[in-house]
Amino acid sequence: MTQYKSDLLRLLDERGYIHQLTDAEGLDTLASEQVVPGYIGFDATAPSLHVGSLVQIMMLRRLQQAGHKPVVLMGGGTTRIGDPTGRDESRKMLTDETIAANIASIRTVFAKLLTFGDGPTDAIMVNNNDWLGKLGYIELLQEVGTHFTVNRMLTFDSVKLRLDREQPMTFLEFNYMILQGYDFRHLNKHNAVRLQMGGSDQWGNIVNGIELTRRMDQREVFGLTTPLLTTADGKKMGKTAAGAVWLNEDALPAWDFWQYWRNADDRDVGKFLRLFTDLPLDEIARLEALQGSEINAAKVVLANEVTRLVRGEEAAKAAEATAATTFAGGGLGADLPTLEVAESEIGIIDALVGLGFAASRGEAKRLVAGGGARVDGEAVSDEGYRIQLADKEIRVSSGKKKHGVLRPA
RNA sequence: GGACAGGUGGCCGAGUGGUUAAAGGCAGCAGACUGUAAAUCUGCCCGCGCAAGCGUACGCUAGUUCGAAUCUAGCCCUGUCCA
Repeated sequence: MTQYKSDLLRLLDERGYIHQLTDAEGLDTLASEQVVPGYIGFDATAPSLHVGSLVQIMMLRRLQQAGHKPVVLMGGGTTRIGDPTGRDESRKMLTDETIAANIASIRTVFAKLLTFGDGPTDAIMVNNNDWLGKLGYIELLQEVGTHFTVNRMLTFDSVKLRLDREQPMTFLEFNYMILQGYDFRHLNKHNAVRLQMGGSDQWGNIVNGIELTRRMDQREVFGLTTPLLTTADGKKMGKTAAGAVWLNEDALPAWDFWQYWRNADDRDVGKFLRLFTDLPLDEIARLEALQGSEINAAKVVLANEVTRLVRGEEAAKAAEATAATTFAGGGLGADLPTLEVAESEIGIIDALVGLGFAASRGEAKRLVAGGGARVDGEAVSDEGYRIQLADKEIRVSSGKKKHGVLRPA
């Protein structure tokens, strides 16, 4: 690997954030000489970002750690269009109120990981609706449209994918890359932003912004992308059967968030520690080197650290404690899902559904029939089984990992 | 506007009148093995019901038929080519 002279690129490089750079030398020089404001764009399609966006958020954190200025761009305007990148289907339209509410909710996570303020290296959050919303159509076509050729736009992966798969792409979405390019140019002009970062799928969009800025203002700006993050078994980060691993507490309980990291694939532990925690590299190297079942200790550290950063110290401690009593001790942890039971007894099927371990009664029955249901550690094979509460808490499990508590009301 | 092709379960994809709640694959859940890992093997995988069974489902709506995902008509949507 190249020997970088700037703290920024050294930091990003050694922790595994760099996939592609538009001009490594130029950026390296710039970052070693001055504070570089850099931005990453985020969608506002949901009230919470998920783990898939955490690499980007952490990269902004690294930017700040290296003495530069993170700019969080919320795509309030572009969300109204829908990024076609990597998608077969057009997005549904969101109302302005929904988008505004989403942005407010997403902001809470950034507040935990970045230091916001007015200082030179304090983070700021901007919303591209502020400038894109004011842009007139003719004005846009005239100013920006002349710098894009359709010939070139058609060669972009985001467009080609749709065409190859014979999926529709609306004109609306086709314009996304233009607006995103315009964002970079705008941020450069008004906030002195010099760098855009993003996932590797954003390379085309980033390059567009760089070229647009050069053509319109003759200013040089830089782009950097992260590797596409997949888990070792080839899945996208942040997706589980139960749905996305959301960063916001109200979208996913801290316990489940902690469990996501605790259950990481062995092969991913080192990579995740580097990307998602602030632990020093030599410490990570030590943890990563653990063999066999000892690697579980590293996974606990990973889960603790990430949960602490994203959800706070308390949440991390509570989750770790719950894991210790639940898995090691066979007891009950405070974080486990709980079902209040008013009666003195409850059927196993109702208990499983009530705890959210089965989506329907039929599913719960199949679980019991398959031998996956346990009450206080004992397998229950009779779907008519009644659990007697008798004033104490009962532990109900689905499989080996999902545990819940029945509590007399 | 015209011609042609197409719209099937979370996804991909078979299925051209009954034996189809719909092959197969992926994803998922559970069991075994383990380390709350991976890989592998096994079972499950629309809803309600103990069950027989009932309900719902193959773009939408009407129809033909004892019977339709399968046939007919109209409509909606998509792609390709033509205007």
